[in-house]
Amino acid sequence: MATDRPQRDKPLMEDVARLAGVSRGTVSNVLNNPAIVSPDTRERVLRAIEELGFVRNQVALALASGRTRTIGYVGTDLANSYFLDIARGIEERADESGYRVVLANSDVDAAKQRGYLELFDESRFAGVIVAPLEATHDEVGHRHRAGFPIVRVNLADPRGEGCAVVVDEEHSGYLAARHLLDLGRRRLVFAGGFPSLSAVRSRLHGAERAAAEVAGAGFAAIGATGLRVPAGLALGRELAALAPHERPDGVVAVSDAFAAGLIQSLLSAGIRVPDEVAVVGHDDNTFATEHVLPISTVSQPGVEMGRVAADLLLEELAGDGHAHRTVVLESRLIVRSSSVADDSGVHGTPFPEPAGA
Amino acid sequence: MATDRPQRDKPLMEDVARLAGVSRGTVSNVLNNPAIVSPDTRERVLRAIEELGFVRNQVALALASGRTRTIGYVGTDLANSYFLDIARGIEERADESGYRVVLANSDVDAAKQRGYLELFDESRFAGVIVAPLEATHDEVGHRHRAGFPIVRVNLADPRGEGCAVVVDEEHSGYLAARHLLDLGRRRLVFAGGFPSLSAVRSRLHGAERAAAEVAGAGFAAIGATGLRVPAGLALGRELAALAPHERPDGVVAVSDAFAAGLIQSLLSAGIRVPDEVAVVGHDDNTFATEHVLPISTVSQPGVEMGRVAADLLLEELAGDGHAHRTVVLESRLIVRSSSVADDSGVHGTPFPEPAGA
DNA sequence: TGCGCTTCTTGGAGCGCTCCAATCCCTGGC
DNA sequence: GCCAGGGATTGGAGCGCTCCAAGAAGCGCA
Repeated sequence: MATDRPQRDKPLMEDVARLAGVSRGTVSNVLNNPAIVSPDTRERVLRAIEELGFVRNQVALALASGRTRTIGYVGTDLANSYFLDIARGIEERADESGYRVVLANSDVDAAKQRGYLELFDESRFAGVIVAPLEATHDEVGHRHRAGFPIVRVNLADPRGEGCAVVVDEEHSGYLAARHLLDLGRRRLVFAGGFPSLSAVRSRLHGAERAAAEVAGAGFAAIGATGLRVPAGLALGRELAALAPHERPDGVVAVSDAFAAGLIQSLLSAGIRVPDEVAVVGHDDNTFATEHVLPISTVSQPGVEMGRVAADLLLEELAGDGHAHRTVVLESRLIVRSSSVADDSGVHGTPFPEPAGA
Repeated sequence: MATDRPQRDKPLMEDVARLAGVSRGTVSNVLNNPAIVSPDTRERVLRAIEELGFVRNQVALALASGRTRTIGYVGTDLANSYFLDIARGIEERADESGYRVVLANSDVDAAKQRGYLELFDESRFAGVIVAPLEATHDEVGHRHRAGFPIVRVNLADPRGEGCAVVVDEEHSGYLAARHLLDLGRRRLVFAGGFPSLSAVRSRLHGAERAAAEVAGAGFAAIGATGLRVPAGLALGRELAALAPHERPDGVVAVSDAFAAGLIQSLLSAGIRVPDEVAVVGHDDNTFATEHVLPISTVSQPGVEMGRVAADLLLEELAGDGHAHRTVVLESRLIVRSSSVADDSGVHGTPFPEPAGA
């Protein structure tokens, strides 16, 4: 246990005031309401601040004014670019309104998530945006009801309370499958993921619905478990072992990582993608764009989700007539070479070069 | 601009005290020094806290006690798993000492990094761990000299002030090249990255040093620019176009992402990896483990770096005889299939399956 | 010269807690 | 029965700021 170190001695507003030859109140005005201070006084005060290296104590400010301009974001798994995109969207909007954003990574751990919510609440942050876990709905709801402004992203409250921004996952699955069907594929499979995850179930249902709309379309859910590359690699080997006419000609993969693994093992086995098997992933993360064969995908609108969530929170903070609501964002199909062969030839060679380094 | 909403009315310590029939001081003691409160009083107070849903105001606590148990971490690019690993290491240690950690993503933007440092300083966080940018050394040094406890990670202060934890990048490059040389490779190249980055230069020098140690070893730095997949893909195409005897038989790639792209395009061109060209990356991130052909790499000890940084900071906060210092961590070579063919055959098929989903 | 304005500036009260000296109360020993 | 001693509790001062009512200063005009 670390000893509690006394606060190092920083210059106070008092010191600035003395040096500038004005009162504390005037220094405060320079900082919070510069317009009402005469230009030369302002100038003198700013010089004193500079000279002393005065750093205004937010803690005292927050206590005195009962206000904080910091928003907390608790992501589920910041290693996933989707959750980091959400953070970017939040930062963008917060910035425009003069708020700051700090992040916390709950790392898919309910206890850690609770701890961060507690910290942000105790620290009297203006509000918080959280990507809840199934296990933390109660905690989140509890704090929300106690008056702490909270907006959920990615997962809405089961009871529909408060604000939330979610993606229509069923629609995502539908888009992916529909795309393959429109390309003339008729032997579809949905692959990857755990049925325990509601997002996975929704995507599956959406894909199923799309298949049901098209006469003569076959559809199956493959019992692959796993969301990531290795699971995709494994499925690819299984598919490669099948006779060509038994193989699906279109695969809706639960994630881009899964799709990346799948495509890699299909290609390695000499199966042409997309000619023989077309693949669509989900999420539009780095796996999709930086793959040998850029992957068609249904993009999770992470940045947009962050923006909308921040807007909802800021509206609530502004106070005038905010009504809680859930915003459903639609994902977007992004067609790349894993479903439609590009002009440059088969097998993804030569590779289109994304912009940048 | 959002209107400043007044603090919602939360129960105060005063309210808890009244309900429990004790004084403010006793409630404070229950929270901060439970041992000196008699068991039944303590019980009564805790019940009152529970009943009212009292959430202790950290802001007032921080102001009154002049202490904060929050540490800030400003990462350069949290999308890079290395920086997130550092965060994990910090959290682990902070947790053990009763500190909380909040994150900020400077997104390789000096202005954002400055903003977060300012926020953490103004908020009187106990201290901060920062992965500085070349452009923010002054800012960091300035705040450090003003008495704000700061530990740098990944990049030390040019003037050697304060605490820092860094990786011996030169050694990393050396390890990678040495490994290839030990495998008998004699036509080495170092590829990728921007020479403006000191880490890249160091890795290159290390590789060069290793080559110089071995008689008959050829070495060249390829002027590829870029750290990520597309740059690697591009280089792969160039190498594939060369006559076999002109091609390097060993490549030290600046990053795993670069190596992933490189390997993918070599394999697509029918060049065998590692038989014809062995590749070693850097960083040990997801690109390395989740690739078709798991990539040999020099691992950045991210978690360890976070741990050490947190230890240094906590030591400084504890106050008793802390001496600033820079800790140099050594990276570790991880041999996978991109440099040494595994038993299961050439061309990375079938693929070894990492554990987990 | 004096009055009424406007524009700036001032300094006290208070934010919700911690800290600590002072007080209270209970127990046990003589 | 009385007092010393120690544990438990109390409440005032103060953390560094904001906010605001009130005062000071400057100005134009009759």
